[in-house]
Amino acid sequence: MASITVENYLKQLYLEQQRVPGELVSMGRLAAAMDVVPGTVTTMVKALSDSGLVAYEPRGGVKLTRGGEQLALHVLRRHRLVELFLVKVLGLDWSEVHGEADELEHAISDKVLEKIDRFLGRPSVDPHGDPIPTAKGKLADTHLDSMADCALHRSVRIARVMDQEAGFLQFVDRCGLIPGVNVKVESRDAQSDAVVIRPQGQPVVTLGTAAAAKILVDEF
Amino acid sequence: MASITVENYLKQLYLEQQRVPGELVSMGRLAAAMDVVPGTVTTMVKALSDSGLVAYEPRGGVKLTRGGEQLALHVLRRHRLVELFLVKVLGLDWSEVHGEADELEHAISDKVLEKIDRFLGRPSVDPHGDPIPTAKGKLADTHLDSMADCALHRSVRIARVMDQEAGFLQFVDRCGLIPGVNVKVESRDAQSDAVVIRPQGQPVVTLGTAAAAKILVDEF
DNA sequence: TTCTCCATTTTGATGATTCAAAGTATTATT
DNA sequence: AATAATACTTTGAATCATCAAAATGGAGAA
Repeated sequence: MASITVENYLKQLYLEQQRVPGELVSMGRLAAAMDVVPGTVTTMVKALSDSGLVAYEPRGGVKLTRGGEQLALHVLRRHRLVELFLVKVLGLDWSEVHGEADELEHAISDKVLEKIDRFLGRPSVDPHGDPIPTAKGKLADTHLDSMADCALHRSVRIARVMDQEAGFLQFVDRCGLIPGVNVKVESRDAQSDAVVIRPQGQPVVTLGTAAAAKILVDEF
Repeated sequence: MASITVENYLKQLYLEQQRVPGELVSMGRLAAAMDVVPGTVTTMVKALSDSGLVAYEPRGGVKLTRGGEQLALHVLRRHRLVELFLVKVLGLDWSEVHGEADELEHAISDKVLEKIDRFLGRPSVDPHGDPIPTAKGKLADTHLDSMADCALHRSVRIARVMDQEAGFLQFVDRCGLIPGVNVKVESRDAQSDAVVIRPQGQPVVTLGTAAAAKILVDEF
């Protein structure tokens, strides 16, 4: 029943909510995320509020209701299962599946989604390490450190890359810093803004703090 | 660039054109195919005509231009490759893939389509036996007889089922009259409107002429 | 407190797609 | 040829999603 546009607003609002948990999302931020002018968001958010999908505080911000969140998680589930399917089954590059999934996530029925889920063996994360919500709308929220703040000289495993931009993903790929790879953070320097990383069996890489912060790791 | 709506009009117009080759398609027929009121079609067809996708004769009818036909064939290619993919790879029933493909056909990029085509081994027909247009927009048009008018007592192979309705497809499935199966048409009677069919290794089936006409066969 | 700035909201308008219902051709019937 | 039936087109209006630009409100600066 929800239009493609509505699905996109809910998904984007969910993502923005995650970025700063506990706060309402401002119209400006949602407008930037949706790539529309702020007035459009005000109009749309009022409509979503009338449908009971979001809670809207004029001049305060907006957040998802429980119902809106469930819908957003369903969209996110479709998106992430599709991404994984495209990589695992059709052999697309992980840097290009995000855009494809943005379209397909609105066209996949529950029946097809279930088949994909089964085909992939009920996976829990997509190719970027982003967790896949369950069919019931539950999302395991595990805390992960980033390379910008994990312990030094400890063997850790790359778990998640928090950027969908093709350029960044291709760069990360070239450095071998992809989910599943074991690495050690050798050093970190506030002055030079540099983080030195040693991936197991690969050349050392130096990243800026901003880039390092986008790569999350798992202790083990 | 073409909206989902436009893609659907072009696809449907192509299909209607095939049903009665050489003639213009009337507004009424296109309206029925699109499930909208006739006035809507008049409006839309004028817009398509302005875009150069169709040739429109007021009160005469409409047909695709070469450009419109190419677009329609692209949509049809996506539709049919998706149908086959859903059956072959994800294991959906052939009676349920038509509706799924109607949504997915608008969300599949050329890149993904190419992967699917490769994955399936460059197939030439979909699960119903409908031919798949090439990436260049060519469609092999083979003439096939139907069970309502092929030779009697000759071994023929079922090649195509000309109805996408789930109920009919399930019935056909239960009778074992699916593409690839060898059958003989035993008898045909104009008075009783009955066609008796013997599928190889399966019980004899009697169909009405209208149903028999929807099943096309291949001599060999 | 008053003023200024910035985000937000409102207003008016647009394009795409649709419908209902009224008006107009064309074809068929008498 | 006049009329009836049918198909088609037109008109006016609605919905959805959007923008540009004007109006407004609230937070901090003077």
